[in-house]
Amino acid sequence: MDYKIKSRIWIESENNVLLGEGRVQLLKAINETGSLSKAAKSINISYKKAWGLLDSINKSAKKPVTINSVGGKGGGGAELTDYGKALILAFDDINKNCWEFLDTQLEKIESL
Amino acid sequence: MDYKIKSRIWIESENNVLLGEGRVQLLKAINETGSLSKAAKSINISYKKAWGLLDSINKSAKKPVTINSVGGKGGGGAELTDYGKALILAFDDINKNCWEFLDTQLEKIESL
DNA sequence: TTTCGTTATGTTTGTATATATATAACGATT
DNA sequence: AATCGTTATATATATACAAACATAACGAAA
Repeated sequence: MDYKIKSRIWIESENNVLLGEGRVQLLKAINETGSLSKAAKSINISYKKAWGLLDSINKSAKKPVTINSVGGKGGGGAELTDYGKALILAFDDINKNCWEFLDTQLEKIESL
Repeated sequence: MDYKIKSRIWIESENNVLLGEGRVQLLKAINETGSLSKAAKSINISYKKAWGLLDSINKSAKKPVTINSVGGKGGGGAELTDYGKALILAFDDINKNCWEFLDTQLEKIESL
């Protein structure tokens, strides 16, 4: 019965999106599966979309977020760099803080 | 060259969207023009879309946000209630505070 | 040198959303 | 009762986006 406040945050670099909730979710899945194709399956998006997102991420970031290898043992794979891992931790932290902050602001609507 | 952090916030009521940036923009235009059709034109959206948004707003809100009249002098019109005016002020206030808060958080990304 | 599963990419198909168009209903004013 | 610009609504068209499909390139290992 009460109002709820919701939000989406994202990080941009030179007008390109670096990180958003979907991109962070993809990076987490890559970290867990070790490959882009498995990560895409695990979060139910097409490989093509996942590839486009990851490509955009690495083009926008100041430092590489993943290392992708093609061919070789197991066909290749993708793994997060230390920078990539730190980014998703920082993003989650900011996002959580944002939710908490907004919850304190909601009273301004409820009390009208 | 630096990263930027952006956000969108919105208010929901029983899983229906009450207010978001687009809806607030529409309400402001209604307040300035006195009619839904003129408001739609002024923000470059179709009347149908504007009508759907306004209908959704009034169905989600606890109290009426606009009073719409049909027929009569000038054909009718739409105007904000006091509740509607208060809502857009509160929304803008929360949104601005959210931006400022997020700017303080961005350093967590920049410093990586 | 053949195999394998992956990254990388293009092309086609499908779907959801927005736009355009059309029309009815309304009621104060003339 | 005729007019007017608006709200209210349905339907058809167009557009943007996502998904599906297909295929080439890769390189370690057998």
